[in-house]
Amino acid sequence: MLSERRLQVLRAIVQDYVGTEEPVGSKALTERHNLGVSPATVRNDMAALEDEGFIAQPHTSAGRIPTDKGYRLFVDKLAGVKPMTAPERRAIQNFLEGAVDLDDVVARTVRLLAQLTRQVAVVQYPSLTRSTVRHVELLSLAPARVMLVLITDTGRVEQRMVDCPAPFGEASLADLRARLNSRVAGRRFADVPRLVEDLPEAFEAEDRGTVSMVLSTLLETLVEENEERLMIGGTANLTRFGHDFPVMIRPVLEALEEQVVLLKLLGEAKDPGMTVRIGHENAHEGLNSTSVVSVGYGSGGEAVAKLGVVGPTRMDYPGTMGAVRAVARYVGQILAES
Amino acid sequence: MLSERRLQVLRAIVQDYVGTEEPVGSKALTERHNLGVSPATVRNDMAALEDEGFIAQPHTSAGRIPTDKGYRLFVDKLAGVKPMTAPERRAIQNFLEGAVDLDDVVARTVRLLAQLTRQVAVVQYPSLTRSTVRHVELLSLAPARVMLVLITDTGRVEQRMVDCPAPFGEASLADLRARLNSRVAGRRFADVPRLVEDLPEAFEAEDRGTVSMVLSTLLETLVEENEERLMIGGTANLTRFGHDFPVMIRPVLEALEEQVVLLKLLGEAKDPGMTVRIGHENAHEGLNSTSVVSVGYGSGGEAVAKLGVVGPTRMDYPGTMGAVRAVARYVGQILAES
DNA sequence: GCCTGGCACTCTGCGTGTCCGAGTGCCAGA
DNA sequence: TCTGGCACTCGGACACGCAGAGTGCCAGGC
Repeated sequence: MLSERRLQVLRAIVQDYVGTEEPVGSKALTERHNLGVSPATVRNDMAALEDEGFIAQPHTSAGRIPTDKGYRLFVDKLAGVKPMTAPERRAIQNFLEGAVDLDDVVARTVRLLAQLTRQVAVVQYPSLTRSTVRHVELLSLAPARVMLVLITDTGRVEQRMVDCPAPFGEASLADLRARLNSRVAGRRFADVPRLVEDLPEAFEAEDRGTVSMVLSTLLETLVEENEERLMIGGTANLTRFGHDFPVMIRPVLEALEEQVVLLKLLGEAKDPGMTVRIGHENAHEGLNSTSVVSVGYGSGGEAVAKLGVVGPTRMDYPGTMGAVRAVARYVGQILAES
Repeated sequence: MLSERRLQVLRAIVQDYVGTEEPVGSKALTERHNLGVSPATVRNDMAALEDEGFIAQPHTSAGRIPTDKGYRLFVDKLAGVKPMTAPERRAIQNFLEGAVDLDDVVARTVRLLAQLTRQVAVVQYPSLTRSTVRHVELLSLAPARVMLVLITDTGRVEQRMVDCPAPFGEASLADLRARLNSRVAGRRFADVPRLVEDLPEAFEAEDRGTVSMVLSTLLETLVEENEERLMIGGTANLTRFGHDFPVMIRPVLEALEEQVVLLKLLGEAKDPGMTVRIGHENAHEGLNSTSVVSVGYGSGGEAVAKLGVVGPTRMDYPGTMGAVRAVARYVGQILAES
């Protein structure tokens, strides 16, 4: 195992490199952090750290820079989460409280997160799966065409068209609407399939086909996680990526345009708490030189969606993690209130 | 006025510069385009063009590059719109026809436009103002809380909460829903205010307040152009901007994040046909080194929204204009069909 | 009057060579 | 185990020179 001092050296290297963006040498290290030892000693430690794969040098006779593995150790063992200051927290809260609807909450969250972390922010819309149904509405647009509108407790609205196998009268529609709502209003999505299972049996044979179709459309809507939307912002911060940035930035921009990739990215983080994926830990290779810090957020105690930031592996992890955590917390509060 | 040959020289300069991204000199010009005159003559013409402000040289003894004014002349007088080839048109049509709903149409359009032009694509959602109402639905969520859902002929759905001044019975709600739809279904948004004007009078005094409030919420929704959404894509194409690109790209990314800026950008183009705004012609200074090609599109003959692309002033105008026009046309068709 | 070829001039970009400094590895000694 | 010293390496900065591309201008020809 690495000695305490070597860990300190690693921490110092990460901190300096994040600050200066330049490979850090032994002399500079001893000057900026009082480690109590000489540069030569630090050099030995560095050699050990390099053997272990925590740091690397771009070329001989340059300083060292942390590897993905080095950042990983830093995040896991050496750095805490830097909490936001009280004024910052108040500012976050004020800013988010100004939101008028769900879209606005998400938009403001993205903006805020991008500004706080000076990185690219990604916020997933509150997911359907954990939410509860507020109301289901059925509209007859044509004799054999019904529009299904689902309203969730988070204020999200989803609509779907249903082409009925047979004409469906207004009376039957009203009946179905009433029965449906009495069963599912206020219930969790997960419980809905069970609750509506036997519903077609209550209708005349001629209407059952349509009822089943409406129900299956509803269930589809409920489980259709693919359709989850998200919002990103702060892409201008990519320009702070580094000097070799033209070549780095392109795959990142491309990845960010693929909602699928981003959803996967957030989805992969299984930990209900905060997750940090560093460099090559990201499955998508366009993001191999970026780190992703993500966390779940939700209106109750439970997470209904995720949010996070994407930035260069050389990022201020404690600060970023602090900001992400704080924003998630306050968004959760806002959602719970509304 | 400039002689015919000088215009030819300008055209040749624009074409070469767009192709090579490098300042173009007199000798190269005569070699690549058979102008029928010697480099020396071209030099004289170039000097004249420079006096008039159509071209400029980055530094002495470099070739010339077109100025914004030069591009303007090129677009107005020297270049046509390059039509898409038949296979390209078929591909566009096929791609757009796969769309399943309005969101998907817009998403596909953005993708397509970005790919065709290899630039940043911006597509505004079909605007409410020109559309017609398909259906208005009212849901009672609580005794004094009504949800208003507006469905347009373009498939767009808008919902609003209405807090009623007094409890509003289901019967009254159904009555209002029926009266409202019989009056406005299938009508243009612009006509709606006139059509519902006297509606409160048909109700009991105790309900009038609520009815008025529902109606005014509806009218608000109709006119609320601010809320117009848009979608952008192809930002990865910004990396093709040029060599000095790190400094150019940042303000562009920033501008693209501001929906307001983009809406203004599209809105400014008053011409119902295609509009090209070159470099400093764009009001927003972050976009001073970009050109914007935009055009209206719509389901009927009339434009309901705009779409366009943003790219470096050094862009292939004829090709870009052709692609933008073709995409707008086919999106219009798709919207008309659905 | 316009076009042309020629000439001198001016830049930029690139390749070479040199030098300096930061940083390293290693070793002997405390 | 830490430290100071020493030789070594390499990249970045700078100067220089050269080639190439481009220009402006001028005198001569059609």
